[in-house]
Amino acid sequence: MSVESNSGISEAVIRRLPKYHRYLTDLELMGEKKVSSAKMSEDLCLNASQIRRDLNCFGGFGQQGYGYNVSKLKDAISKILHIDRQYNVIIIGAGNMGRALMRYPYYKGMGFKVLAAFDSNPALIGTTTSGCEILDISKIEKFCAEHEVDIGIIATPKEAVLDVADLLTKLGIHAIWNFAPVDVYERDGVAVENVHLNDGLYVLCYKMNNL
Amino acid sequence: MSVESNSGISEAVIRRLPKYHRYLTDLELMGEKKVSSAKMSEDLCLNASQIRRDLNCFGGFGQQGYGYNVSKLKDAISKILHIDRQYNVIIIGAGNMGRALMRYPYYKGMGFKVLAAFDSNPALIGTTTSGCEILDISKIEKFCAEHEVDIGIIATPKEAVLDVADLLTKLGIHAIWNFAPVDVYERDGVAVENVHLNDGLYVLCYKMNNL
DNA sequence: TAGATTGTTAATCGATTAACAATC
DNA sequence: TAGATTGTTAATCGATTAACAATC
Repeated sequence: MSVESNSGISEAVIRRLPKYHRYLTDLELMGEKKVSSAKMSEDLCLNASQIRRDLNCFGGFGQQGYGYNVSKLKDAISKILHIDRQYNVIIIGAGNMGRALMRYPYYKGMGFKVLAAFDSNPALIGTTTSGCEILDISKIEKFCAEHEVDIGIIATPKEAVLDVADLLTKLGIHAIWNFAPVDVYERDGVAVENVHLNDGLYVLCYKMNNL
Repeated sequence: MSVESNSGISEAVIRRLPKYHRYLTDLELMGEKKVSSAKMSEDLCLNASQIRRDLNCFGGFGQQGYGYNVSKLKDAISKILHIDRQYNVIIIGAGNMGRALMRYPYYKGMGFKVLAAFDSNPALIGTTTSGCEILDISKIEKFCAEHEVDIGIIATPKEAVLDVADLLTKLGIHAIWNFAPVDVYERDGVAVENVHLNDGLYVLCYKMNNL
């Protein structure tokens, strides 16, 4: 519940939407036309009441006695998540992680387009990965003035993260997807998602020793 | 709250521990000897009561009137998470994601050792990334018999995920870190962490449009 | 001792689940 | 109409926060 959040929807609900979306995409691909909350509950290991309640946060997508229309529900969730349009992305930091994200295939088909990556390492500048060039970080300001960049992915060493986040904010980017192992907190009008892969790995270690 | 979980600690608490650990590691590096829950609260944007309560789930690490000893608390959390020992890791699927995970630098210094990767693509088999060989998937059974493998990372296309998870379970691996966009559910004595990068990206899209 | 800060109980808040009336 | 399944309210459960006594 960020300070600026204007919707009354809890983050827990929002974080389940992509899972519904993934599931409905699969169902659609398998040719299924309808689905009930009971079936979703079974397949997704979630309580059926919770699913109906989640969906009803955004309106009545179902039909009593029938269930939900797979395609319509999927499209509705796409709209709620705002993944029904294209986003322009840049990547800051073109080390292992940054270059992996340049190649990341899950963007494909969805509306995420990596325009360029930026780094300060002369050995990387000018090279191309997955058809996308690595530019000198000093060019970022001009680049952002000339392109409508929506999302900045941070994949720098952690020492640089705060400066990069400030820079992206200044350049008017709307969202930060941060892969460095430091938390970036929400600022001004910039949305932030922190991905801490190591944290998940540590939780896995805990789990495997506490089954 | 998995069925088999024998500790009474909630998952919400466990998921905050890596954050504490990261923070304490930084403090230690900066030469700080002690820290109070009030300072942690400010730096981590968490409620101080919550922090004290979290830590007290595992014993009294603090001292009234003083606070917490940084190094001792960090070591205690390492023990709780069981990240105070080495884990042997294999990666199944050596595509973009798999190879990126072979190079992933955050293992370094921590006790995670990638022994090998496995794939079925002849073009990849026999090649080496970051000093680690990509082997034919048919060799995995023999490999696991000869090595004590703790963690299996799944980075295959989603069609293969269920079979791979079953295989890893059969081979006696203790934990699965799944990067494919399908959920693997906890099974037998195998701990599972699903990483769905795209889900986070979708949530980011939601957030940036609902600030 | 006085001040600081933990450990822990009690109060609050929010999220999940159950139940059922509405309705297709 | 009867059966099915949603939408929604009420009940439960768990997590967070506040408060303060314990104690270093």
